[in-house]
Amino acid sequence: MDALFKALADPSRRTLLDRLHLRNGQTLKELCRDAAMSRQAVTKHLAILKRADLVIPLWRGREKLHYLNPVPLSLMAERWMRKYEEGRLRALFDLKKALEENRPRNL
Amino acid sequence: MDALFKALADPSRRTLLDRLHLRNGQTLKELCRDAAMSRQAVTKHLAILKRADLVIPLWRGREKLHYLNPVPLSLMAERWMRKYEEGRLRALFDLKKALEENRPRNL
DNA sequence: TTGACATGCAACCTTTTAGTTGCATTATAA
DNA sequence: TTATAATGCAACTAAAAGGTTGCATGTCAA
Repeated sequence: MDALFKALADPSRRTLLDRLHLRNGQTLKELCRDAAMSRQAVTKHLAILKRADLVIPLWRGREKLHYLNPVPLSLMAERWMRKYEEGRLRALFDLKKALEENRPRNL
Repeated sequence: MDALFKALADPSRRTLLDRLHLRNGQTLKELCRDAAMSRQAVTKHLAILKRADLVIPLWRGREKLHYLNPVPLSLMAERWMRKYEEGRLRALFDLKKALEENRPRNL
């Protein structure tokens, strides 16, 4: 789970995910075409996305096609975010009550 | 949105969120009690969580109570993850098809 | 078979991040 | 009003992250 959060922390990597979401199965070359950084930088980002299991590479001859794997994001939503979603109204109520009760000196 | 992903990237900060989820409105001192790091380290983490709007501090006298703000996580689920959720089956299908079509040399 | 193309690997640099220690500030309680 | 308790601020260190350049490897196509 940590690898997943770490992978999502970088905007370049989120952009790579977006590109694959627009067109799945792209090669490294294609992903580099408008990436504003060197091929090796993209390679490293893809390696981090792969470690987080967000991207699955498939070799086809001398090309490496990169496919999006949506499963980790689903698991994150289910297992991690759901917990906070359930306590959502409660948290907002706590905050509201604290604001009213003690007239704190500021935010 | 970037501040949010960055804030969630660190396990210590996710632990702090968990603690606040268990008991909302804790002081810095309380959050330090079993944090395995110095008070200043916790302070910095809380500052980053505040920048991401995940935690809202309220002064009560010389104590600073920290409250969870569930809104950013909801927005993240709605605006960011939903996009990938919609393409989920499609992505899995792309991957399956690519696996069958070309008999790639490995994963 | 050989040249070119797509990718991998490794060393290196710079910036950011996570953490520390030390001192300053503010508010409550005696 | 003054000592103490809770927190803030600043400088510093070590490690990790993001990026680069150069060279090696493997595969297709002529």
